[in-house]
Amino acid sequence: MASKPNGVPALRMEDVARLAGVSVMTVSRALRTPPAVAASTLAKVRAALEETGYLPNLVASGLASSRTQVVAAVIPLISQPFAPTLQSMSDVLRRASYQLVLGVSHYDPLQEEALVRAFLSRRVDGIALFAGGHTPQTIAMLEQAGVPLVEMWADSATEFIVDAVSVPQRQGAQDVVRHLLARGRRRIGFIGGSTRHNIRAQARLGGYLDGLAEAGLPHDPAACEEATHFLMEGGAAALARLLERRPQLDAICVASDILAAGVVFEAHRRGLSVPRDLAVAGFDDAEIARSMYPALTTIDMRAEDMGKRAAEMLLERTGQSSRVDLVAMPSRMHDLGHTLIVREST
Amino acid sequence: MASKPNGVPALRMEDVARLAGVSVMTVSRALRTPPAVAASTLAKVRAALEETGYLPNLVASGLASSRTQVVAAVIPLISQPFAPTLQSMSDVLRRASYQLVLGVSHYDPLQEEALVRAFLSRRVDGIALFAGGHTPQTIAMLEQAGVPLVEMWADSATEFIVDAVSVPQRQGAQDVVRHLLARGRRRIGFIGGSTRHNIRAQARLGGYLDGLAEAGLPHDPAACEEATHFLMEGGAAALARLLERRPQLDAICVASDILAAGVVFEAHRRGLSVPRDLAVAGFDDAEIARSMYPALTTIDMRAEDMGKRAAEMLLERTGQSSRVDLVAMPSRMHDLGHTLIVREST
DNA sequence: GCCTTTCTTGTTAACGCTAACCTTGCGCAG
DNA sequence: CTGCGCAAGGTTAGCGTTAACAAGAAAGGC
Repeated sequence: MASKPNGVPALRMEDVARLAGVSVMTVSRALRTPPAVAASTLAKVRAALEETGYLPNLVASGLASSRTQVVAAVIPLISQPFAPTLQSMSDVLRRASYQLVLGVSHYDPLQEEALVRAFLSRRVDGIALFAGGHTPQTIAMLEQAGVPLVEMWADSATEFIVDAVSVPQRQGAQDVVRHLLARGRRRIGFIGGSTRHNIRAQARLGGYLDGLAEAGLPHDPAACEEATHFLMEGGAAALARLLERRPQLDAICVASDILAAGVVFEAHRRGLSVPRDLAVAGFDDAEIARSMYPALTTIDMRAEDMGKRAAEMLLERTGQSSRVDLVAMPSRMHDLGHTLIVREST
Repeated sequence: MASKPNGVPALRMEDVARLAGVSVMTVSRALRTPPAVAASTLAKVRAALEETGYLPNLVASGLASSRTQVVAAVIPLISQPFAPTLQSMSDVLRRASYQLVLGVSHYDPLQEEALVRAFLSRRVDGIALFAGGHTPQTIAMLEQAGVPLVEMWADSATEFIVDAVSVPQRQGAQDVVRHLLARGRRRIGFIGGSTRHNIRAQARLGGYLDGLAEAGLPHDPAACEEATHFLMEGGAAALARLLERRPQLDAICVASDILAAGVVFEAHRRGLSVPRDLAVAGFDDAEIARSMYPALTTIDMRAEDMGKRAAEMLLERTGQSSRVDLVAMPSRMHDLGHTLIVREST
């Protein structure tokens, strides 16, 4: 115990303090609040730190200060549209000397619950969740823990727990449909993810229906397909099923760029030209959307801003004196807007 | 302190113990080693845990036991070829009740060093790195900490620190060249990532050269390009530069599927047919390789097995009594092999 | 030159848990 | 009926840091 696996005890502050000829507390201050230490003392301590190669024990620090300097994010999937969000979150947090840790829920509310439980047990200083699909237990735990919380990737109309960063998912899908109509397409199909436990998928389907209704077009349930998973293959398979039922479709509104890429590949495989025979539009402006050929028309969901704002909102809640009454604080929804990006695929 | 932000003190084991009418230690045992507690006592404790909704404080636990039950992985990039590795690592670790945390180094040895320092400060129980490109400080810290360590994605011939999981990167690239030669291609170009700080890129370039040499073909430096970054766009731009110098190339060996996808897109954009005009082979068997059209010929690098074995090797080192002499333990290299997967793109 | 403030450092007591040891009580062999 | 062993639970003493307070030295006002 208190020793490294090979038996040599790990360095403690006490060792540094002895070498520098000061007390342990002074070393602690030199590390955390250097201005509170006299310049000459600081120099001695820094020399001792250098000489020993001391690494502070943040476990002990976390216990003593009851702040771990860790923020957790639970994402549904480790995949493209979320990477920029996480990157910008991580950057903002690191600047405030917090570390971001990740959990992947696979769109499963029970896995999310398990992850939240694990993170709360580790006493993280904040949690970012993707909006929607939380179990009652998850919400109860979060409330009991009173930890700063933010939901990301919400629809503007979503219920949220405390804070949320959103883009209007539903309106984005409607914009895509409007665009396809403006391009003269009338037989527009839809491919989305499973709407089960996924409010983003639900909102996007809703926006598609809104778009059709606005144009006075009937809703044909057989022109809608759910992909079984959020991979390109899922999109390809969904298109195959869709074309079997409705071979005359001239456009597809797809609820994710990854799926949309699969749709385009499947169309090519069948000898259909995109966009001539089939227009395809995606969602999220993931990397592949601008890189592939033909480049995908899509909706920019401000993935980076989402992570940045989410991190900032968390820091606002943690930054204050640690005795703020979270419950009394008003919930806030920060809406980031969205943009249709027209490219070659439509 | 010791209170949630809204002022209500967090539950402690003591609260549970009082409710169950037992000592704190008994609650601890009920949670960690249930067989050591009598059935009737266990029931009382579990009822109290249920009633209070107690979440153990793993920070305190970590300090007291000097085991955090956390393993860290530093990856160069949050991108496709690594996702399955991380997923399988995470699965293996979770089963042993360890949690995986992630750091992204962006192929920068200094960022890797900062991440390793942060993880060691948090006293993780093990670290997985991607092979190669470590600063001397990184290695010194790891040695001083004596923490279980494994390198992944090594080449068979790589130097490694303690344990490593590898696939023969160099031989894989050579196999690709052999395959292209067997298909009758003779003007074979190469597109890789930056070889700076990336031993995988170096090994793959080496394998390409081996393949040419074996066939008695000359090495034409102008037929090799480095992508500026590991995104599809990077591959596309690299092909554009390459074709400007060597328009007659009939095959490209690409050091990553992501880059290869960009190469294929760029070829299409220029009206070249793949594989008729240009054969393209990738590396890693990432998701896009099998999903795109044309599907990519590539090398399966056993990404999943890599994560699984890496996690197992770490657990073997941590699992033992915590006083094993790491330095005395022999280094181990576990080679997983590789397979050429021939698809439509060649 | 005395008293008050400010700056700098030290001392003490947690933080919430677990390792290691200790006590109790019961069953059972001799 | 004595004593031994073992199961079950309790007690004690940290783990390595930081919060809170205390104390001494330096600086400044009058």
